[in-house]
Amino acid sequence: MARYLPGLQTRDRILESTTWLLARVGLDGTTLAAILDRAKVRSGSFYNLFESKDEVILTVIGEAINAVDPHPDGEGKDTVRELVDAYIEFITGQPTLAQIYLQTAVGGALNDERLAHRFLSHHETRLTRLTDAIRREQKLTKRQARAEAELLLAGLNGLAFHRMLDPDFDVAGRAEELLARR
Amino acid sequence: MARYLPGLQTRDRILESTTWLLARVGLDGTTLAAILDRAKVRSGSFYNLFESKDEVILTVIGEAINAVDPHPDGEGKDTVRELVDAYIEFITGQPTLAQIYLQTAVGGALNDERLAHRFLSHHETRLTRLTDAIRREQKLTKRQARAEAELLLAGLNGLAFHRMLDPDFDVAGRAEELLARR
DNA sequence: CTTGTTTTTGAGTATACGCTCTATTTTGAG
DNA sequence: CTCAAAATAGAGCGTATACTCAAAAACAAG
Repeated sequence: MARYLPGLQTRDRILESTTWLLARVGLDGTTLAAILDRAKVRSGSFYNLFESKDEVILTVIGEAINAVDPHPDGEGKDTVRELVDAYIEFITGQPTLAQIYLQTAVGGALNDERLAHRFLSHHETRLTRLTDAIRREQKLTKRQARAEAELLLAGLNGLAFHRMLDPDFDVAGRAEELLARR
Repeated sequence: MARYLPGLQTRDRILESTTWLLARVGLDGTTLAAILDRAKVRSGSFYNLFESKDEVILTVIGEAINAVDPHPDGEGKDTVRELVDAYIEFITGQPTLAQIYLQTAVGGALNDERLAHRFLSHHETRLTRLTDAIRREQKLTKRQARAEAELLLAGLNGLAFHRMLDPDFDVAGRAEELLARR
């Protein structure tokens, strides 16, 4: 494992390279050779730092999944507004990771057991947080709030989806309308 | 090219096999060997019917894209309800194709120029059809109706997206709420 | 049955991929 | 400065993949 500075720097370059490739050419195009080439690293160094190519990819996707969360530690405190804003910020501010996030969800790498489980549990967490936030602001049954949360989250995901097709799409503006209709 | 019956049947088996694989194991897992195995065909026969592996895949994805449209010929006649119902029917009735559709949109095969263009133009068509339908039912400026259509479509895509994660998700029910809020 | 066409077979080819291994250089604590 | 640990280079390996091709079998019209 990396302990000296050069190793850590190399590790970073590899992660950056992989992130870039995943977003640009997809899982398929993210070959080891491409990663190495872009990171200016030879295979020997790579395998001194990572177990496998899969490990890097899963690491990057894992980061993408986590990046969706505003403040993973603070629970039971966030407002609906905060949660929504955090997600919008993620979509517009980190489009690269957002794309990987969506790709993963839609089947890109859900064949990987570990990742699939991680993704689903993350999704569930997000849903319950949103549900709780809604209940704190409105008097609704748990069931109603949950339905509300699902609808809102679906709307947001749809906006992110639309942005994939049209980079100029006004996600924030549409999200505002989405919130206004609740 | 296929001219006798056996050839046509083989062609169908290959398309079915590819469709199944794309939905189950994704683009990555849809190898030629897997296609051949499932279709009970040897490589020679395959290349007697198709130019390449890519051709089959693009054919299948193309079918998925077309399948989203309710009645591609009838233009300027459909109602918002019809368009929405058709899409919901597509999502719930043909989940296999729906998944491929979403995968394609989110980047699965958008590296392919032809397919990317086809997908975008299809998306645009769908959006303007929905926009027109809205204007026929409500007095809105073109701009407003377009925004309305984008929001509605995003919502529907979000529901489809959610269904990928949770197969039991009540798409139709939530879509109803979506429509009720307009 | 004959004959030209279509379909099928499956061994074989080229290539790209992930990964290993050994030798060499670099690093930094004592 | 010394030296063990860490980092790097890069040739090379095994495998999986998409695809080819020549020959054989199945097909259908006359």
